[in-house]
Amino acid sequence: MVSPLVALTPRVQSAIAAALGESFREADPVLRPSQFADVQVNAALALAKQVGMPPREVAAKIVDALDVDGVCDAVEVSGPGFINLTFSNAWLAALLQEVAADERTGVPLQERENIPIDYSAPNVAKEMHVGHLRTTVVGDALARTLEHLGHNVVRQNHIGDWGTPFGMLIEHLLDVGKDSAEAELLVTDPNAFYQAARVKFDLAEKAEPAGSAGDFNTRARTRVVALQAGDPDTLALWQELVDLSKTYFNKVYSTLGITLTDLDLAGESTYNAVLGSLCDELEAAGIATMSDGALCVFLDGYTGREGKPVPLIIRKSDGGYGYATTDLATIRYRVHDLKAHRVLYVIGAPQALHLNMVWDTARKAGWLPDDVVPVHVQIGNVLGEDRKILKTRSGKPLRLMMLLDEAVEKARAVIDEARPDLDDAVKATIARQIGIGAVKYADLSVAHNSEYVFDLDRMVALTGNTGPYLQYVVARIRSIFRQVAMDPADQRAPIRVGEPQERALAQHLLGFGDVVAEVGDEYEPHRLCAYLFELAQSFSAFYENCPVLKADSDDVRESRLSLCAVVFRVMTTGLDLLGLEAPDQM
RNA sequence: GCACCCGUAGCUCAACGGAUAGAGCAUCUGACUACGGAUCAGAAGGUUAGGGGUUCGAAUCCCUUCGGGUGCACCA
Repeated sequence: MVSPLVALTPRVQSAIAAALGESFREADPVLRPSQFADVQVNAALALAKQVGMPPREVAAKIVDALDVDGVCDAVEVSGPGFINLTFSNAWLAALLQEVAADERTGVPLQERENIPIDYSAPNVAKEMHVGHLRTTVVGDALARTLEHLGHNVVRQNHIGDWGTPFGMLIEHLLDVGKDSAEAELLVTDPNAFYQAARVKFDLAEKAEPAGSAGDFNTRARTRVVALQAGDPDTLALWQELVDLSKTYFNKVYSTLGITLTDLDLAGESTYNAVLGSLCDELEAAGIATMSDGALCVFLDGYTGREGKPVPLIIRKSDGGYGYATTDLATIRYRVHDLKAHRVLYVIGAPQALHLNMVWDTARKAGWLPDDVVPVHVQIGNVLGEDRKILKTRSGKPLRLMMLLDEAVEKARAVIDEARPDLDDAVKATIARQIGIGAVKYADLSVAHNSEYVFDLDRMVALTGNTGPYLQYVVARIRSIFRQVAMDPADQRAPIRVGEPQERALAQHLLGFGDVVAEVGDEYEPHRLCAYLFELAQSFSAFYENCPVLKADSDDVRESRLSLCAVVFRVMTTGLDLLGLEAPDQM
């Protein structure tokens, strides 16, 4: 079960070995997709110097030794020394036949690794913003993809459920009562709750004379101390706060179709019990030292303003712990307890410095062996029309649920227009699938580390490189099979490749496995998006030029139905790996 | 000041060191009793921010200038 590129590699390697000598067998044959043929071999150019012959001559020798009987119709040397290969239609058809019969549609099963993936990580009592949306959506796609490639993915939702603000939040919850309308805001509009607490705190803090506006600030501070000391009553209140926020998170996840559950929660508080001993260990090992009353790790190569060394503060001067300490405990846990081979952090790009310091410290402490690779999948900022980080006009973060509702509304408007024949419930389902899919696809289709301009209208557009365009292709294929009253999965007739559009489509389908593997290796879901978009275009061209149900002969009709069935499977699996649903009809 | 990310068509974005830098949107031209036109075919649009270097070959790697973003001691 291999793609043409993979199938061809050993043949080219053999030819290179035969032409230039065994020592070159392991050399990269440099196979690349080509605009002049199906694939081009660039090895001759790369090896010419080592061999001491002109590139074209090297290419000619490789071609002489190349055995591609039954595989290629044409082999020619072109330009400075490119070798252009053109596949035979029969070979393409045979390969595609194998993919069609393969349960995995050509996606390789990789050697199983344990891969914790840190993603989403919203904060308790705070609204998730578009930044969270992006790490959530990208992280989930990577989790799905790596799982599909055969890995043991351990989802780690490192929620912000610990730290200084919780004193203030708990006191506010106590003031309003957990069953109050105010407390309900934690589920419906978390920022409103947070802001209310904040305002009370600031008011009490700035009051003149001190205490004239109540004692909220001092109560909040006392509460933090109680929380860190593990006071049972305080912990119970904290738990209520977390539970309310969990309800909100789960509402968002279920709306978005994210695979995270409560079982994946591994927030900062998880590591609370080990923070003290962790600091002691680092201090005893001489890795951490006291500075200005705080316990810090200073690492080579990290200098900040005015050339001063940048500390990783693991215990504040007031004795409290910040996120450096929890993050250290986290990586130690993921390596030691989860037996991680790779550790993925799908987190905003601004955290790069912090993460690198944490990893370096962990390496120094022996908690992060050299063979375990931590990866920061940097999530770029989401920008507004003004190219500044997306916020509302008043400068506040956007409410995520409102944004999603708006996307669904826009999709609904289009459905109402295009399909007045459908009943309300069906239209509502489709609108949700399209609206949510549009937003997710927009996040996934650009490189994760690039910033991009958020534009809801462009996302829900039904033309162009958008989620809805891909979903539309699936709906069209479903429609074809509805007409013949068949399940695409049962269509197994032999595939023939004749027309140019059939050929292009077949060839594109054969690349699916390679792309999925690439997404897993490089952590770049946008490659799968690009692949699926091109597949959709390729299918549309085929559909336009090659009648399926009205084909000239039964053989051709059956073959084309089989092609449709493979496209359907590749499209639906691909969309599923991205976390997108494909509506039955649109 | 130091570090990281970025600068590609009017706009939004692509391009494992490979030939003439590609898509979508927008613009313009075509194809409609259409297996779902929510489509397809085509045109136009570029000194890849500037300058050096490495290489047979650079948007990609190195150096440098300019421009933008983000971090850099007790929030997470």
